[in-house]
Amino acid sequence: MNLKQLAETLGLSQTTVSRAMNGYPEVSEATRARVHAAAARHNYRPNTRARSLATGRSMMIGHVIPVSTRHEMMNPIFSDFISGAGEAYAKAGFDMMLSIVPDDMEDSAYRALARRQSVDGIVIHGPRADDPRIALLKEIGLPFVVHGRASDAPADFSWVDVNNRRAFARATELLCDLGHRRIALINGLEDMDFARRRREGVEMTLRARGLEVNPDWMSSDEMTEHYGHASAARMLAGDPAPTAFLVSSMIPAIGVRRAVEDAGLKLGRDISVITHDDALSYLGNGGDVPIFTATRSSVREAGRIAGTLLLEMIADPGGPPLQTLLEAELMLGQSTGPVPRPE
Amino acid sequence: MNLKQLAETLGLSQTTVSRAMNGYPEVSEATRARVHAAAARHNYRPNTRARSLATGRSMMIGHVIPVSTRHEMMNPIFSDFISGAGEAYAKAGFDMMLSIVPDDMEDSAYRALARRQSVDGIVIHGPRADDPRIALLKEIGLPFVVHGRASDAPADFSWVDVNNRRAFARATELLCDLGHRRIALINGLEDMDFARRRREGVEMTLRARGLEVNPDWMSSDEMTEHYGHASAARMLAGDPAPTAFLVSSMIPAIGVRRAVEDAGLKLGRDISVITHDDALSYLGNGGDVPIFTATRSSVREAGRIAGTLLLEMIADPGGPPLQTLLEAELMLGQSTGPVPRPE
DNA sequence: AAAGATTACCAAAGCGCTTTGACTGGCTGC
DNA sequence: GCAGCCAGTCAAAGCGCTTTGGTAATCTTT
Repeated sequence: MNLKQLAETLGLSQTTVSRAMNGYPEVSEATRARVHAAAARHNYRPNTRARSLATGRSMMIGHVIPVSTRHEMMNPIFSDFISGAGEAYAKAGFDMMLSIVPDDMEDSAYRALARRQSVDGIVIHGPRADDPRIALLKEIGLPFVVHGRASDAPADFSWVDVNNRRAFARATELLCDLGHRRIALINGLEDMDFARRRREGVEMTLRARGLEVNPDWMSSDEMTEHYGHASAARMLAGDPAPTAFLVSSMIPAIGVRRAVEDAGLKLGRDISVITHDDALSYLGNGGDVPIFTATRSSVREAGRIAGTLLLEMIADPGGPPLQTLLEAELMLGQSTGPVPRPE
Repeated sequence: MNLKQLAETLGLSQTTVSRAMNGYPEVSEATRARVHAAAARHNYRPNTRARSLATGRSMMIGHVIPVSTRHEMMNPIFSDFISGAGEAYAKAGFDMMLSIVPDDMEDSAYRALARRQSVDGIVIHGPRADDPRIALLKEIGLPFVVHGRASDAPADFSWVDVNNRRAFARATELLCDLGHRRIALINGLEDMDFARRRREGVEMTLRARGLEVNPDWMSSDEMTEHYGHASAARMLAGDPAPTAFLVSSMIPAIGVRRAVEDAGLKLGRDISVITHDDALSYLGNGGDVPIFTATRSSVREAGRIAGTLLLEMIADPGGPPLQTLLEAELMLGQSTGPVPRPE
């Protein structure tokens, strides 16, 4: 059943039926009620393709997820982010399109997305510090918001990010206050913007406390459980070994925990760990006393905000860039304690 | 730049340009080359909306992810599955649309999806044993493939699934062979089809070995780390306590491991654990000797297959249902060993 | 050399919707 | 009692593409 048929059934014109469905005022309430009733009875829904061809708006948001051709790794925070953003879209009647783009052909992928006009706006995931996509999208002129920032990118743009530098500075301060002086950082890939900011937060604080930054204790890679385990194990085998770890995400933190236990040490007593916790639904680090002391910021909430900002930008195309900086909470858990043998 | 303008630029008709772009034979090679060159120069891409309105095919696959209104939990396997399916779609020029649907309004969501004709086919995630969505989709007549099965669903339909019963039967046999007689199952939600099959595999094997099924050792819930920890801790505190755990996924298995260590026991020596491993990219359970002994089946591969099957069904609408049953490998790791004090 | 077949192109219809501009009939105001 | 004004409706154009059903021009065939 399409609009034409529905109109015929009702003995009305397509115009009137369309206006009745879309809430225009120039249709009598009696007619509107009749139309709605008939639409419900015949289970009529306007064809999205036809509608968006006519209106010029696709009512769809694109999410472009870069996947490294080397690692084929999907960021586990992605599903929670999407679910937050999806909430915002659903409320506004928007759909969500997913593009998984190998990171060696992003340029053409974004251009194509814009040219084919399949989306009204896009969300950028996993920005690198010097991310070329931002300039590209500015040039293309498609509304976009970035989950994270790109410190070295030239232009002003819209983003939602956690205050990573501050969060990791605070975490480092806590460790210092507990007497730790040998502090390691198990970070994400260095070219990612969030990883760089976290390192800066750590290094800044260490220096402020008169501590040296030991390059052997700074590692950086794709955030897998295996990576967390391997680098913590390597560092713990060193002499001297760090007494505390800052970890960029729960997943590698779980690996760190395993390495600590493999070494016969106890978390929170012999070794302290602070991780960043994205509040993923399946990795709940809550309870009365969380397992890990953590800098915490809900990635689902970030998704919700990013979606909302993007919709605002689409509704008001002339507006300024919109930016939201989320502060992470520092939650005390079981994985931190005073340094065992203060020096 | 649209087709009309491109055609004018070239001094050709829209027809010819369209045919040239779409590889129809009735256009001379010289003209085709000219058209392609001009298209590249002007960065022309056909408007997807207009194209699909004209062809009647949306070139888009919908993924519908049910999210429980109570738990708001996103299944972490989802991102890897999507990435596999996305590969299949990309090769065929299809896009992917995501709908996150609260589980109390699925019916209308699927109907709307079909009515609005925004997708050519859909993938169903997280089927329950008696899942009403299958009958619904049969009725709607939209091609679909299910990730998993629905044992109690009436009709024949397309699916991709792991042989869960067999995998968990084999895992149980291994534990029995190692001398374990007190075996616990930490399962997913009981109404999920996969969870039911896994339980059946376990119970079947226990009975065949003359062992009783102890209801205190069968738990079932959303598969979070916290859940794994809590239920293992509870069971380990019992007397007698189980000597081995079968766990439905890596995430709760990590929680189980934590509970084992909290109890001062050692994995693989005091307590054996076998988990199901979906081969998620960030949870790699590989290496020379995997951490966990596991039934292993790549969910990304399942996604790839599901996507491919669905595309086949769309290309050949009259065809029979397509089904793929994947066998899980049983990989020996560090988390299993002979029962400590055989009875 | 006439007839048929083939090649290379084109005009126009149509996909299902929104939106513009026009048109009624009943109502107001003077 | 007539111009003017709404409120409510409609016909038709247009969104950008594909596809049907052509038509000329060229090439074969007999």
